[in-house]
Amino acid sequence: MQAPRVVGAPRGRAHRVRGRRHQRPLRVGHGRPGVRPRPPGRVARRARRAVRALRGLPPGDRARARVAARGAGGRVSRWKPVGPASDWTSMEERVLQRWREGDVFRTSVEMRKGHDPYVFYEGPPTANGRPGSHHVLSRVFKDIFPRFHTMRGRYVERKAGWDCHGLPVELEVEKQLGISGKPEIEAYGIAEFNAKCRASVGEYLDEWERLTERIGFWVDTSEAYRTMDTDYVESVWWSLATLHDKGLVYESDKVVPYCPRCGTALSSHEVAQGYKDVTDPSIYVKFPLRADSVAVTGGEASLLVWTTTPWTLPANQAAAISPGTDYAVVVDGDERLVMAQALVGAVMGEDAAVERVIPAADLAGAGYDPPFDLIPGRHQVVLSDFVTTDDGTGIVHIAPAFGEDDMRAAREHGLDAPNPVDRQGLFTSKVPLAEGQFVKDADRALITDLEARGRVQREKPYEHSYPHCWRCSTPLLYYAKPSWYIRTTDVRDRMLELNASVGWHPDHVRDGRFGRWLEGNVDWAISRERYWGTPLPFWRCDDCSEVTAIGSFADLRERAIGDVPDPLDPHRPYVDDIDVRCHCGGVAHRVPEVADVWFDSGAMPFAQHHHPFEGPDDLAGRFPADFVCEALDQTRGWFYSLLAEGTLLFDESPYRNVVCLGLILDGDGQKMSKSKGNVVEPWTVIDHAGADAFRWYLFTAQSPWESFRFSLDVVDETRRRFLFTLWNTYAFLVTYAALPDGWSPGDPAPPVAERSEMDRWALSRLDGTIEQVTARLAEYDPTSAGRALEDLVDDLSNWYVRTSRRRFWRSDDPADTAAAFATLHECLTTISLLVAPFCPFVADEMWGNLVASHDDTAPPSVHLADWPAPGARRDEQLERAMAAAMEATTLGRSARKEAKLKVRQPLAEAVIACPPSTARELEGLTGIVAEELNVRDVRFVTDAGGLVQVSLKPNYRTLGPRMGPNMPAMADAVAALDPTATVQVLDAGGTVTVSVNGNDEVLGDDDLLREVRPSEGYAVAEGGALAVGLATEITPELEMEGLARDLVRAIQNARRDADLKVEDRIRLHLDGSARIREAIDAHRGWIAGEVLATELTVGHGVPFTPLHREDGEIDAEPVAISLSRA
RNA sequence: GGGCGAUUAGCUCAGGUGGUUAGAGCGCAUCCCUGAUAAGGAUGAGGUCCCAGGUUCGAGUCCUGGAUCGCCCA
Repeated sequence: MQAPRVVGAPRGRAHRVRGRRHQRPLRVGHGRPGVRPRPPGRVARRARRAVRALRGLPPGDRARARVAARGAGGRVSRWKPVGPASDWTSMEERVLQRWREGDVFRTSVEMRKGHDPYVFYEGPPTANGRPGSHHVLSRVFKDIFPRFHTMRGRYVERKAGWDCHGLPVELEVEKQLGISGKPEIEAYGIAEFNAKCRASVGEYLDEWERLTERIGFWVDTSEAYRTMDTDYVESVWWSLATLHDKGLVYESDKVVPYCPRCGTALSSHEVAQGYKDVTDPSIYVKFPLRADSVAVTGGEASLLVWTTTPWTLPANQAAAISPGTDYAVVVDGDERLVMAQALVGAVMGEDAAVERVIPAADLAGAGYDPPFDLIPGRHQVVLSDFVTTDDGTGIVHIAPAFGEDDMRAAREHGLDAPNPVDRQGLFTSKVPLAEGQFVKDADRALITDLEARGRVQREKPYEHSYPHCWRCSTPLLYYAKPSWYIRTTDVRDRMLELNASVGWHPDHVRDGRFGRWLEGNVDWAISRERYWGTPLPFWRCDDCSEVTAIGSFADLRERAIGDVPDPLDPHRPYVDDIDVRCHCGGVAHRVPEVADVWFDSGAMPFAQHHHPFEGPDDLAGRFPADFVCEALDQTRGWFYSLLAEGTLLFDESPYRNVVCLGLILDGDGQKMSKSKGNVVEPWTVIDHAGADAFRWYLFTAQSPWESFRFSLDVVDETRRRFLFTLWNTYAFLVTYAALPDGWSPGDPAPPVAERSEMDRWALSRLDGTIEQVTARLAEYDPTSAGRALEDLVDDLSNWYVRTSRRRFWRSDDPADTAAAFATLHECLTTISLLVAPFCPFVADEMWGNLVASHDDTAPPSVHLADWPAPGARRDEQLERAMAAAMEATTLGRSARKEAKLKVRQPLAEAVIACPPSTARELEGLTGIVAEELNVRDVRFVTDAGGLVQVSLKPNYRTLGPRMGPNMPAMADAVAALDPTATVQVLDAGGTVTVSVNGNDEVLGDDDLLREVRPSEGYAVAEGGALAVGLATEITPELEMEGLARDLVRAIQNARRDADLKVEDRIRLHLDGSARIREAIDAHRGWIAGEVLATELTVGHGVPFTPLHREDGEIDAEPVAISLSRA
């Protein structure tokens, strides 16, 4: 960072900070699993160390630093020069370094110990892949609220967590090892395989932690929970055993979505993630009815059955029809086909000939020839409720092994559930023509065979969305197999009840997406026939089949037959080798399954603290969470598993507030994906724009749950608009405060009540913004909070600083200068506090330079400071008036533009036409307006006289409700009023009466809105309740003043070209045309003052040796400028 | 097929409880400033508020239906 040209800048100190950088290579936030709790004294020591590190000084150096910083004026300046905003990322890295050295995060948490806890749960990511931009999104939202509440005095523990188990990890290892599928894993060895999984979990941990730190996500990674840790697994066992002992766990043969590649069933929320649009062959198959049904159908006929899964046809056991529905016999060439009468048109065409109609009941029991005569079965028509006439033919082929409805129908009708498909999804020898083929691949061969036998009426490709494995994309099969279930349906109503009190953001998730999902809750299938997961703690007895659930390792040791290794790795295959003594005396073996990983993550509220093994109060102040936050897709994932486990185990929702986040899309609104190559890597954004800009964009771009159209450009724009504006304002203050006759915090300044309107307005806006930001953040709405801050910073920069600039260097009124400094300093200091949860880097940088370095008693970091409270400086009338002044200025500029009168040319007066009340409010602000518009005088016209034209409009807001349908007539009556006369009556406090549809209506001042505008002779612009007119005549005097202004501008340019410092005094010599010299004579004193000339001479011959000389033109007349340092 | 959400300027987005002339940033055009200067600012052009009905004195806002897009589910 380059030091600007500022006298008295404490350069030496900045260098010292830099010099210390690598002395203490602390790695806050790196995995140190063995760290023990610290003795209490260390907190205080750490705080002291933090102070030293943040001030950038060992204590003994302070005095020397002060001496070094002594400016020309002999005062102590502790200001650090502010570099250009373009050095943003290096600024962030220096702040990061200070945090590390000062252990600021830990200090910020521990200094609030004993205060009201604010509980945050980290939803654990899996660290076996690189973190992407969407992870930055969730991590910064997880950061902002804990920071906010910490500053508000809450004790906010933030324990990081990592999801370690599950298929994603296994898949990664399979890829690594070049193997695929369960047989190969088992051949490789479960112990070795799981060891690889364990190692793979942490593969990208470094990168995750590096990114986490760099984006300023404060979370304690040193004592992160990991779902594979022994303690964690033990807590999960406790929960599963508890549920088992409550009778909420059962095993059942159910048709489940099953991934043949992964060899495991998937839970409904996993299935939910894998729907894809695919085109499958769909066929209309003929099931010829047997001779015994000729009486019903009136001759030979076939059932017409529609299926999109031809591969299930070999397992056909029955054909189901809808009870109470009429079926039709339709002639199709030389064949007769049976289908639901309602569907004949859709299937066969509108002109199909219906030969006969048969009630469903008459058709029931009819026998037919199965599509493949490979597997024995009943092959009869059965009635079943689930059959509809929405699509297909109204006749459904039943393969009980492959469908939930099929299985239910099979149970009702006592059918078998033969399954000719093995666990890998391959046909067994029961289906010779497709033996060894994957079922989906066998469709073609099966259809060909059916066609050869004349069984296919028609084939058409069918596009539909079909579930696929969310990890490996294999199409799922619905498959009957034994699985372990948790009876969540028992607590469904309770979950709904608890959900109703959760603060969802956006709130429609509560009753919409999530609520409706809960209403349709089904029991949770928690078993997975896999390897790397929490082993189900269930042991089944060889003799009595009873299941024993083990809820702790102590329990396991007690009941184990033989020795249990110490330490125990509670994973497969080690726990598989341990047998347990059953109550009946028999030997029990562990069931082979592991738990759904969603059960792991849903257990984190208690498992991260090793509940209940750490004592009776191990969850005190840690359950439930005040706040969790994840992407919207977690409604059926983590949000559900948390709620289900919380309800089942504690009868409480584990979270009080949820913030849902949207998808990150690319700049064109496309999903980011590696294959499209449109992924924006987080490091690209950070290296280019910095973490603050990244964060600010994510917080303020739009509602968090909307999709983000994300690109480097939008972050950059955000940065320019907000962060650079803030930085420039901050740099402005520091630059002038650090001047020799500048200012320091604590210097005496007039009390607020005695400061100018401008100051009081800025502080009023500040108070209003404090209120707003606080309220919005408390309601989990960083977007509105951030926008309020943007408005404030914009007002400060583009109105306050813009109009107050010269107060900061003019020394003719020291009290006013001090007031300006004090006001801007207060604003920026408070903004650094308000911005701290959003953009922690710039906030801390500002705080350090604005507060900490001047006040040894202040917190050394903004993140150790308290959240600001408004200071009763709100003045809404002043804010209204200032808004009107801004409006008047805008209108005046517009009028100037229209009249082609440049701002540098002074004009005699501006006339503001407005209602009297506005004029009264604006009165104190005319100086500002006059200066902005460069007019000598600002005058108000409110009377309806020669200068002003008034028009009246009805106030719909007051008159509308009163008049109702008579409102149009009222509008006409108002239009018919004489505006001038009416306004005179109203201004005298009177009322006017108009007749509307025969009724007299009394109108007061509030009922009529005035529009006033100056008439004749002015350049006018109007808008809202104001109109501004400018006197357009340029007198010779004004012309001279305009020339003088031009001269000053030219001299300032010359100063710059001569490389002078802003505060350098000069000797100045001017020469030019007679008109120019006239202007100089008329404004000599003013010009000299403006350009800091101690000496001003005019004419031929420069009386000193010029340092710099410039010839130019003003208004097409020559001018020569010579100057040197005084 | 069902649920939820979205649709406002060329682009990205704001627009409590219905109320006078619908806003901002970017981009564009025309300029200004030169003591925030490797910055800053102004003015202007640009909108059938997705469509069609309805409620109302009055609809971007409320209701009904539809279209398109996204997410989720069958």
